[in-house]
Amino acid sequence: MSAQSAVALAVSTVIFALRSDAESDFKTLWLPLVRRTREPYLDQWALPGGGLPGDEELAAAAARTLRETTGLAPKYLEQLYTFGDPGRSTGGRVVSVVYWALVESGEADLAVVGENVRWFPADRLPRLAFDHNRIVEYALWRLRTKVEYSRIAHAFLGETFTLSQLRDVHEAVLQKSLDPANFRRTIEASGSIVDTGERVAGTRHRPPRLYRYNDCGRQDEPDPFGPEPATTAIPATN
Amino acid sequence: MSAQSAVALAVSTVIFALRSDAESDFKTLWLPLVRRTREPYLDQWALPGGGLPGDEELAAAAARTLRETTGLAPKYLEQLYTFGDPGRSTGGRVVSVVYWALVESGEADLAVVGENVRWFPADRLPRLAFDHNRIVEYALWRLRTKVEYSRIAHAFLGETFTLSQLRDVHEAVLQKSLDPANFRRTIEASGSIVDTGERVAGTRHRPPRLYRYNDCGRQDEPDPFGPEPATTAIPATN
DNA sequence: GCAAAAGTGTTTTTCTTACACCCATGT
DNA sequence: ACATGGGTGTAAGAAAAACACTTTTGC
Repeated sequence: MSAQSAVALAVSTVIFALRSDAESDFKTLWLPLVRRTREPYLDQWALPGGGLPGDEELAAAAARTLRETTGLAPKYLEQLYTFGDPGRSTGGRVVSVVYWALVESGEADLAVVGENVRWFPADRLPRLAFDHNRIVEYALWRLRTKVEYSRIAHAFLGETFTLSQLRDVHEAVLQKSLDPANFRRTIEASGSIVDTGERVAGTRHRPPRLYRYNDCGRQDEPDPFGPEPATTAIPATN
Repeated sequence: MSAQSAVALAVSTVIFALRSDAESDFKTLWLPLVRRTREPYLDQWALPGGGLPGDEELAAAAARTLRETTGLAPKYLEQLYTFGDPGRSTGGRVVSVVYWALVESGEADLAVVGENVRWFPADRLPRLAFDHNRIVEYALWRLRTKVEYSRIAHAFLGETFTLSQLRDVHEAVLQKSLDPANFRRTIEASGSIVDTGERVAGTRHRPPRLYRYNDCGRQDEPDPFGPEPATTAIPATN
């Protein structure tokens, strides 16, 4: 457990948001990238991240990175994987602890965009710096598998939402359409949502109910004394 | 991605083997721990591990650690999680990339044991150094959930095995008995095993068939371009 | 023959999927 | 009225669980 000065440590974050896509009629996954301002990979697009300050929690560093590049706070944040191949970076060796985050779709439109920060559709990325293409692929796989057995989809939505909004999220992430009737039953049976009693007016059809995420009793992802309890919500340090 | 000298980087490994337990009639999970020979936590038991050499792959460091402490080679090795709370170590801050490994039960009996290396039953551990109790708990949870949907159980067994041996592994890990008939069908349907044609003689009952693990066509854990392909088997660098 | 585990067959239950159909609203 | 999505009912199909029963060995 001694220090090894030869290896640098960094924290990066894959940030997902759901946005309307000109090419598609449906919402699709987008993520913000930053342009590198120094070697290696100068001017190439890369995941937001940076070195780890000596007194900062790993998840907090990921959340800070996210806030600094996008101006947003994550609705969901979880450690993805630690990449440490020697040779994944030209220059000195870097071990990157990578997090993945979901941000609310509505707020994502407010996100900062500049010369050095830009949003890209997750399935049509340019060639990225380092091994970041591979990292994004893995994060996408993780998101898609996890949306089916956990309750992360609501992280893309606001405080309250209709079932078809929630279904739209699932459909956009999974890239396939879902039966509204069966979707309703599956979600209701999971106990992850609560009827607020309110309804949305102004639609040109029957007004849908508004639901809220059910905080209590989320037993679906055990993680007994797991390392992730603080990161399944917005970190306190954020 | 700059170097941060304030933070030390280490690799630790949670190593599981299946052993007969004097307290129980069934096999149970055991793991080797090492006694710390310096501060902090001097003389306390801890997970095997150490600093990361500048040119060594993370998984290779975990496999080397495993070999050095137990004399064994892992049949399965996978990254678990990276723990980095400031304050998880008294003294300087340490970020630990933790792996978990499975070793063959038969070989585990040959493992090195000494004054500073000892095997403990996984569910009756002493108070460990650092946050290592929490880490083992998480590794156990991971093992138990993963044994149900992937084909890792055979990592505890040799080249060939009977279905009841495989079932014994599942029962020991999950700590519950399984219906032999349904277990057979589930495993056969998964296509993860192949009948060798041979049988085991010498039992005082009908001789059971010997099966072999099916290498090809293991599509059960996608990980498209996942970071784990090299670590699901014995690392080449080992 | 008997005990014990291997292995097969069958029934029951549970979950998933497909899809028919009614409901409530704006236009 | 009717188009549109919200919401309910139900039956077919697939998968999981429970359990009866036959097979093959050693003793």
